[in-house]
Amino acid sequence: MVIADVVAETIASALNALAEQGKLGEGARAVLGGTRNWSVERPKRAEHGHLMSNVALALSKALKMQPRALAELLKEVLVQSKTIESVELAGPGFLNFKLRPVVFQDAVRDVVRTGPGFGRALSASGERIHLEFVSANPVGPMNVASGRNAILGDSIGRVLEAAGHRVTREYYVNDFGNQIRMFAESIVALDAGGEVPAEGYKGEYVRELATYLRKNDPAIFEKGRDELARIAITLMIRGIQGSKGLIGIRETLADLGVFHDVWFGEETLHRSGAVGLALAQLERNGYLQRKDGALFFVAKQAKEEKEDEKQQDKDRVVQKSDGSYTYFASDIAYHADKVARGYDRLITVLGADHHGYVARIENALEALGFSKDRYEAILYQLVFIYKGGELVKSSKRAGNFVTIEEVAEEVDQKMGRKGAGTDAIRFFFLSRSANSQVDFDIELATKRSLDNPVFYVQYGHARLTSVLKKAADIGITADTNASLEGLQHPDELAIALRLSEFPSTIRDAAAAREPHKIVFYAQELAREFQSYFTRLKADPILPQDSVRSQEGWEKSWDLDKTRARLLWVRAIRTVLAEALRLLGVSAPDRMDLPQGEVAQGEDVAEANAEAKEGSA
RNA sequence: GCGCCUGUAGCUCAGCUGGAUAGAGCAGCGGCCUUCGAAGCCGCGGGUCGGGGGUUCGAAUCCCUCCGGGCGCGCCA
Repeated sequence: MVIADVVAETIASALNALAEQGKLGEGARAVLGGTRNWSVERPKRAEHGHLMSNVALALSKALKMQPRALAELLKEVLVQSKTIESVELAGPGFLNFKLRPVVFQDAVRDVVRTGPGFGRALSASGERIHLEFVSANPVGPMNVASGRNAILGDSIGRVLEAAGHRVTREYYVNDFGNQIRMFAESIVALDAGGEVPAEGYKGEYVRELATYLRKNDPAIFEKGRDELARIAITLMIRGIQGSKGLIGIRETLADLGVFHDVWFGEETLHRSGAVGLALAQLERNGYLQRKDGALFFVAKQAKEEKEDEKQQDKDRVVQKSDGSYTYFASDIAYHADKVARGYDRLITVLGADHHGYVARIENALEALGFSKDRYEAILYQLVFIYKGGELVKSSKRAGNFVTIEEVAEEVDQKMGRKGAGTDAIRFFFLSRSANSQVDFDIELATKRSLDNPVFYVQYGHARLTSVLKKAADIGITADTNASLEGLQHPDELAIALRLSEFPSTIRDAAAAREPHKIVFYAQELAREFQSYFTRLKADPILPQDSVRSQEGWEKSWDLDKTRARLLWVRAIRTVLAEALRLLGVSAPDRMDLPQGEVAQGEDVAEANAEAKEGSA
């Protein structure tokens, strides 16, 4: 059981006991029966104890008691608890707790016994969630901004699953309409040796695509634009074998550790007649109106609020006067399809520049009979790309954007490890809340990659692993039943408390759809361990070689304490690895120094040697 | 003009479902490697939480207002 919950339950039963004795006044029963409005948390300041509660402050009004008087009553009952060592009354009525080591020891055992599943809610205990993310137009390689969408969506999916939800990840492919037609036109123009039209796509990859098609499927140029577009989009998603510039969106996403369960093509909605059907349904329910030869969607709300200027959304065209459908028509059909699939909740990850789209979709969903309360748009602020401090205008049409794989590859090379780029980008993007705008300097991201905090957290994991490996090497093992009484050091207990906060961290991150809470947790945990580890070198977990070389060292060495600490290390490693997994960042067992970088230790040694030479 | 996001240390950002003396990383300064990994650790300096009002035992957090930044408001995609 989680430590804070242990204390909360102890408080709850203390309250009940006091109520039994009539010490809390008349209406105490009803007050305590209501929803809990108080909490047990880690205090900001360590000298306030392991945990604190605002229970007396929160209940004082309802119980018509002075906060400190109530706190005093509670304290008297609570000090009798087996888990609580001492209670202090502080400030306006806070209760500060010091807990007995056994509470922390039990928490560590809980982690070790549960393993990687620690912190996860029972699977399928939550909602059935449809998560749409990326959905970038497949008319170019993925840029850094779409990368944010991919990484954010993916990690939200991971966190939601850890919190017990069932998640379907989906990519909506815009493979229909004007943009696609323009893409085909651009390919045709380049194939014919001409110029790309003004509104066309100018990137180098378009030329490569044209060359590839001419070489491998020349007949496609005779089959009409739609057929050509279809093939081109397919190639953009699947990639061209052996090509460096066109590895395919699917591959790019996979390299980022991002996967989708469903790739949903817009074109299929038109081909199957779903668009017409969805519009017919809206027409029956009175949501459509013909005006000036075009068909408009009229949200009920807007209609009822008459000429109110603050209406949610204006009327939207679904079918233009020339008979063709707008993208909004596809969107309606797409969401009708989602609704029909029976999800509890629909979540879409969108760039903040698309937020105008949200009200539209909400209105459409209401019109389709799906409550907009069960629809969520996660809006993330834009990514601005800089190169050496200068803003890079990023546009697919102009073909001057920075692709996500360019950046990843550059970091990989710098670090001498495939995957280092993905780790760095994911960690960097996820360490800011979606509401925070991201300035991404490609030069800085690669040049100063050593400063990236991801390596700090990974290093912590590598060190933890290293301790366990060393223990195995010298033949010291600890099974999950070994005594944990050797865990007594305040830092060890503090970290145990941190571990037991992991489940609620996952819950909070999932509820808020905010993976950055996991990032901060991982950093916090890594920091606490690294600090402990470096500071307690004089009191190592394992007997050093110099100790073990002495005859009969086992007699003077406290092996039980070592075993307890090994289990504790295992617990930390388990949680840290799981936190990184939720972020989609690898948890390496060892960190190799990047090429060309010398270990700081050698650096210092060299400097010392030079200094000596200088003085000699 | 209307709507959404945002303003917290020199820089980048947490904290925003109200809690005690507002935090982290980076940058700066000063220390720490014979022993489990120094990509590490310890310490120091650094703040009108954009301004002003209000709500209450208590406000960075909630409400109002003003100022600054980003984005959006097409028979575009």
